[in-house]
Amino acid sequence: MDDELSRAFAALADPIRRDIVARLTADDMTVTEIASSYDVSLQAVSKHLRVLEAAGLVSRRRDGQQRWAHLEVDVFDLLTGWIDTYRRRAELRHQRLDEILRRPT
Amino acid sequence: MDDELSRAFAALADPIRRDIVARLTADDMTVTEIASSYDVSLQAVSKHLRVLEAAGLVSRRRDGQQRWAHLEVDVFDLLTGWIDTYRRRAELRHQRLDEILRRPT
DNA sequence: TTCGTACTCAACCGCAAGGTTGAATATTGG
DNA sequence: CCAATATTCAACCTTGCGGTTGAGTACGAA
Repeated sequence: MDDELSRAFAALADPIRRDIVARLTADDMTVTEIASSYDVSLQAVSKHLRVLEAAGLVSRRRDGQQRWAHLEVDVFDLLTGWIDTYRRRAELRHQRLDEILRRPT
Repeated sequence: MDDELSRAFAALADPIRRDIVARLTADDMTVTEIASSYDVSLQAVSKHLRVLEAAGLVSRRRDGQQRWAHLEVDVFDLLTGWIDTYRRRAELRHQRLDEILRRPT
């Protein structure tokens, strides 16, 4: 768990963090606002936000006492990029396999 | 870490498991074959394969002494499905925001 | 049946993750 | 300045993960 890709996948492996990401698609939110949705402490949510920030999924901005969390969608491209690369390779392999099987002997 | 989505994200958070998935796009492989690529014990690789199987990313078939691992690409759709849903929402939000900002006052 | 090969099971270890509570640190309002 | 609000820091606990080693199982070859 060192590279950006690992951090991104790991960040989204937690249901609460995925839900936070989902909510942030609607609007930027403060820590307290986010925490009101879950049955965990404010500090736990604060930790989740740090994990999301370290993964590049969230950026944060201070405004007075409040810290607004903002979704950064670029990391989504990193994830889908990795997935699509290997999905494509798997599909190519199957195409080649079909070719061989259909080749008249 | 209970649902399929969490298991899939968590499975891909580990670099060795991602590399195993990458190799399986080329061909089905046995445990020993896979283990030869990494500096960990055969048992550790066996565990990684169980995690990948539990996540639905890999299926396994016994053939004599050997157990072949086979990549299952459907889980990729589950992942990209989730990601694309929320990327789309985030983009829609930005479109609406742009509309408002461009609206003459 | 016996031996080697391929793999899994089981017990253990170190460490990090996700949670808690309590104290500390801004920042704003009165 | 003082008090309340918003958030983080720090210490701690429990659980799960990724790794190990050693023993057990299952199959094939001779």
